[in-house]
Amino acid sequence: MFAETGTKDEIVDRLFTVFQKRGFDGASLTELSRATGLGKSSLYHHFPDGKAQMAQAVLQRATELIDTEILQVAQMSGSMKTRIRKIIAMLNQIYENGRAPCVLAGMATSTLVGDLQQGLRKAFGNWSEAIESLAKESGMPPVRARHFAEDWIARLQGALILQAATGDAGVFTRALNSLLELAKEGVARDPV
Amino acid sequence: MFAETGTKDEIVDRLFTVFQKRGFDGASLTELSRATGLGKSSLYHHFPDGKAQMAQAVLQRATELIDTEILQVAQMSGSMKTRIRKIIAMLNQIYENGRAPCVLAGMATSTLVGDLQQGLRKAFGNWSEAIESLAKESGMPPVRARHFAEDWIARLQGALILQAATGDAGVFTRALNSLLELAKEGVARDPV
DNA sequence: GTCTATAATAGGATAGAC
DNA sequence: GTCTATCCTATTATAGAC
Repeated sequence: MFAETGTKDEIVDRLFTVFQKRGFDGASLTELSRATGLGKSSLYHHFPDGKAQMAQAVLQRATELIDTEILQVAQMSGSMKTRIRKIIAMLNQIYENGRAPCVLAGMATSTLVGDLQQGLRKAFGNWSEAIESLAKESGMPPVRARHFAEDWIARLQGALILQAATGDAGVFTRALNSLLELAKEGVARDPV
Repeated sequence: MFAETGTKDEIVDRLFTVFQKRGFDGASLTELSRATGLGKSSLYHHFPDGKAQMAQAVLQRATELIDTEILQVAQMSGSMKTRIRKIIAMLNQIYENGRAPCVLAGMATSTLVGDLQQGLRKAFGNWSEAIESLAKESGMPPVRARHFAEDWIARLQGALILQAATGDAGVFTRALNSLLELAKEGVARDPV
């Protein structure tokens, strides 16, 4: 899941953690410099357009992660329940049981959204498609599956905010586990 | 809902809009100054502890709004459906159909959470209690009602993030309207 | 490709007059 | 209670040596 040491990928991974914890506005070059072990000038060598470009690289990395750890797992062989559990475990790890913010949310609420928006859209779009594919497999019709995916991601994102504000991990855990609803019989049935 | 012109309450209302749109880290004194029509020194006259104190005043205002526009409405006379519709309309207005971020979320993802955290906790706590009271009235047992409230608020918060990232208003609208589930018959029944 | 040094600016905050 | 002017620091970014 993580990159080799010394590579550019590793630099991006380190930037990732800073943007995740601080958000776009809160992340300073000083902290990005410390986290990577590179001087500011070296960072500008790799990312001539500065912080915005670093953030975009991080967004690409986030999209990669979504593709490999969620979409690909969703399309693996094995029972639906098993695959969903695997996705839940991965998200639980990435978000440190809800204690770590989402890097996407930290970018979405930034001042520079304009430049980053297409990266954000792709990240959330891929994520949504991954969950949507699971929902369809469970028998949901297309529109309902798409809504389910978006709604579930929203719930997860909001849970991270609530936990950041209140400290209570319950909301996040419930949100994560609610994905298992897809593995239940009859979930695709229309409401009575 | 809004304060008289020239009062301190109106200053806070104007600060509110800046923190809502920019978040804590993104809000600069320059912009807060412009929004209020006061010089920086005048702002410091009203808020000697600076930006953090301004943010705290805004959080108090947000809590007031939650109490008067959600909790009080929830406890009004009238049918459950009517009261819920009123709450939905108010939130739809505050969040400009999902196009405006939540000021609470913009504080939760900030660097100075330490000082503001108790204010945030209270705001979300009151909000949750308001929704919880509705859920209980609909027949849900206490724990389930609390979970319903937290989960619904999380979903709404996440929907705002998704809409900020993707531009799609559907998630937010669905999240808002899902509160109407409480007005349906049999919602308190245990799942089959 | 990384460093030291240095700009140039924006940010938060204060002094003191009115 | 508001203003102008100023301060100090952090921040983003660049120049140029190695």
